[in-house]
Amino acid sequence: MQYNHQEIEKNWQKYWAENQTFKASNSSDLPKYYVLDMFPYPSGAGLHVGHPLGYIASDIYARYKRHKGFNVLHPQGYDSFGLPAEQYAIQTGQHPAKTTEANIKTYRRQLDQIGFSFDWSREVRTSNPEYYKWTQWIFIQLFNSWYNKDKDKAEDIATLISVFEKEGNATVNAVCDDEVISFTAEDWSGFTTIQKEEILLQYRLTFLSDTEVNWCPALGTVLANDEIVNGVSERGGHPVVRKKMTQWSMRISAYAQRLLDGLNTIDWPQPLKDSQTNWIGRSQGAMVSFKVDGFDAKIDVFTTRPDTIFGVSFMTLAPEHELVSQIVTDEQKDKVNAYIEATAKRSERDRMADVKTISGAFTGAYAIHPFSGEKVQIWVGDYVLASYGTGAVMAVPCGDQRDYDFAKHFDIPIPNIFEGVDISEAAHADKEGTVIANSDFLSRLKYKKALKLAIYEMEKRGFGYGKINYRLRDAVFSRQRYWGEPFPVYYKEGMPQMIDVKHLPVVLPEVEKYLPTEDGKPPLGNADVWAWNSETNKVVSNDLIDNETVFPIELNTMPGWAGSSYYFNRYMDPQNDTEIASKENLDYWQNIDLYIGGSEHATGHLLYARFWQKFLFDKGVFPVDEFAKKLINQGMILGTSAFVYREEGTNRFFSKGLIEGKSVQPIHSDVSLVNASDELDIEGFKNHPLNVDFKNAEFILENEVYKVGREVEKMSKSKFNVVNPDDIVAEYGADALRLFEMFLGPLEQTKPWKTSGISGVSSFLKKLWKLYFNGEQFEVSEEKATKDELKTLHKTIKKVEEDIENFSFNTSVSTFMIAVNELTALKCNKREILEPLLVLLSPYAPHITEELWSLLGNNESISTAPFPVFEPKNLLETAKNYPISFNGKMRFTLELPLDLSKEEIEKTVMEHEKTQAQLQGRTPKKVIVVPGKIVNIVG
RNA sequence: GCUCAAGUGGCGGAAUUGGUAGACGCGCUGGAUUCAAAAUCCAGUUCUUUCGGGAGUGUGGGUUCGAUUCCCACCUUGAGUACCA
Repeated sequence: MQYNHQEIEKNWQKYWAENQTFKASNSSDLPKYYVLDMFPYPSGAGLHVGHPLGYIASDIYARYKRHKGFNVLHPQGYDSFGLPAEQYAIQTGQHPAKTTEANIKTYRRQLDQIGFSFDWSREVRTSNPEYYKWTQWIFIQLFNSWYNKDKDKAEDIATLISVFEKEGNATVNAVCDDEVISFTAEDWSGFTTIQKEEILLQYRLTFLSDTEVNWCPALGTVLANDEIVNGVSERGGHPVVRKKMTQWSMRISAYAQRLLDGLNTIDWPQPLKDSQTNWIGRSQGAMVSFKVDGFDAKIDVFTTRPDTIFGVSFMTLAPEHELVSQIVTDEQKDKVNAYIEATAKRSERDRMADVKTISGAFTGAYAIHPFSGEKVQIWVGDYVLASYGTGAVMAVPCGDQRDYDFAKHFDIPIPNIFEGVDISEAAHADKEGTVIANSDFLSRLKYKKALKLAIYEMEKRGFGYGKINYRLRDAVFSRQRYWGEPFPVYYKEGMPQMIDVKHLPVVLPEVEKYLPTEDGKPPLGNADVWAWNSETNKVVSNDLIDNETVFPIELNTMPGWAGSSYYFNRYMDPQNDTEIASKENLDYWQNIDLYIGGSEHATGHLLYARFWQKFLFDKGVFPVDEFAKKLINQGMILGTSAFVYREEGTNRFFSKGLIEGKSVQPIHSDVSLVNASDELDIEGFKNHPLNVDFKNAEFILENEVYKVGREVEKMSKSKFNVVNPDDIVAEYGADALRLFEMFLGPLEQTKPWKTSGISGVSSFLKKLWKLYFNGEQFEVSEEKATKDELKTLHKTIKKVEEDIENFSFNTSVSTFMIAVNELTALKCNKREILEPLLVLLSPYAPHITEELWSLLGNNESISTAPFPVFEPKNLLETAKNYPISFNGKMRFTLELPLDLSKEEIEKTVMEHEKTQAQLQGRTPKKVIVVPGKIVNIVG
């Protein structure tokens, strides 16, 4: 019987669906194991062969863990809110929900035919109201919480209010806005409701504030820092400008240290941890206050080098610094204003592109050095960023290159405070081993001691203190978009009010147009029914707004990362309508054991999700504070583009081997028109719908064929190198696709796709199939297996198990090939070998193994069969084929019994004729014998 | 600039508590089968060679009986990040 993958795969996919084979139970005596893929955004283009790579790896692991006796949770869903559906809606008027639904259908069909063991009963979609009800719920929890630094955790806002009522805010140690006023308990009780709410908003973990945001005029929305690449929007590459807007933000900065510390407790790739560490950007130093001469004002600066404070020869303020306008002298006013105006015009992008140009202006004002009492000039310079630290720096030109360049440029003195260091050419930034000089009480000290003493003195004298600064900014959470979660918020007297959780979800309203309104409001400004009746607790028509009982609802929506920051917890109990997930389910499943996805989410999704997990852990909702124990980044699969070469200005195409010396233009050819030997299907090319211009082209052949050129590039439609998994599955089958994707190379590595290579795994499957058949007849023998057959089986068990545990899937595919080649050579058709072999292979090739498993007479799905146990006795050897090396180079091998002693081995080897031939009469200086491994003769 | 990862045949890649470099597969060459093709099977395939061998894992050093593996310096490629005080 022929191996018919189409029939077999369809049948077993149907069987799994009908029998709910992979449905996970929420309680079991078995140990739990939770394997998860990052859920996809269902884009209109569907899947290409690069997408399933991670899913195949996680599926192999999930199936393996089932064989190993675990209760495995392996769900899948869709991150279904997002910009592409909205853009499509703007262009066509098609409701994003419809587009999304259609795309999900395609995704589901494509995923199903690859044979994943997903528990689809747990599917979630972030755009479903039943799901985003809980996104809104978490938002409300954040709103109702503040961060208590003394306890180092988030607490209910009620605990803060009760402190305010008893003692005001003097004793409160919270993460909050910078400009919080001080008040007593009496003050608090005298505040109006609105005043109280304004103050509380400065403490809440999600809060409304006027923030400078990255505004993208082309997209009509605010972008997060990680949505901007090289100064332009990640999506579309549009310019981005700074703009002040009232926005919801998340106080992720409260968790900066815990996000850093948590990295030590999780098994994530080092590069990913590094980039999170970088992103959080902890730096240790001190805050120092400089008085401004002649003003009742001071400049606070953050420095990582308080030890160099005697090297300060000027101060620099960011152009946006609020003090600038106060302290600037009349003579300098025009210059400074002109400078500020000039920098404001330059976009962030220009400023970044042009780091080399030094610019600035002197304010005419002076600061007083807190230790020496000397006057230092105050400058304005755009190399100081308003958004980092305090927006001001104490400039130490001898120790910082930027300060040095600035000082040189404007002819400001550069005092040297390092002993025996030449600073005539460049600043000296080395800390270790440098001795401080000309620095009063810090002179003659080395970095570490000077640093400590400087901070100690500042604290003693009251103008500075040791501080840790983080680069991590609070995350802007508002988006001016339609296709996202609405906020469960309405506005009363300008203050945000949370809609009670029992009335959730607040469902996205219908709109006529998906663009922002004409007066610049977000798209939800187009909705007619978008007001909250606080008596009936219903969304009602805007006409009814009276600001007494009916109020306007928030017009922004949540960002893309909202729904993806907790979905892995929701899978634990996806249909629960009363809780985000039941306590029992959360306690049982805990967190993800293995998470697989792309590294592009390093400082986005993976950071925000850790933040929400920690917050909900603080609130007692989740039982653990890290959501994924182990994470693997699968590498990207690149396409192998094909090129044809048109002679410049003609319609003649030269084969690859003939282009040298000719002036030719390479043109992408569709990769499906090229065979494994890089030969072009010329008729196919001429008749390709996109090649109408080349219909009558002339092709100059070499050796009677047209050879194309090849180049590895990112898979993309415009490069004609996209390979659709549907085509691969149709031609070679899902099992071959799965094996081949794993066989390409290490999971985490970027690697090119070349469809021609799939014939290797395809013929492997055919060979495997043949082992179970005698001609047309299915036939396995019940005879005892031979020693050689057992050896093949057991070395395969050992290797495959090790490989899966190490996520080295490419090498286990080779192992299977070797096993099948050996068993074919041995003409083995014994059940004792062939039955366990199927279980080993079934995580990789689930369909063919199910089929053969059932032909062997098994009634249950192979997915529940226990993993074969490796027995070392089958690999015991009595002899070893020793490599005999001379000066470290292997020259020949010699089969020797393993029980020989060192001396016996040496004697036998030395007497051997080949040894004598190698030595040509010389006497070796030394003979190294490592029993069981190698013999090396030196000399 | 900084941080990280990686450099092995024509190609994807294998081998690291230091011990036979190139497993497995693609491609290629030759052969069998076929009217022919596909499919299948067999043999060969790092380079070089005077057929005895010799050289060889980005480059140059080092440690070692022995280095793809460890150490130092450099080169190249890729990824992330960037005026962070």
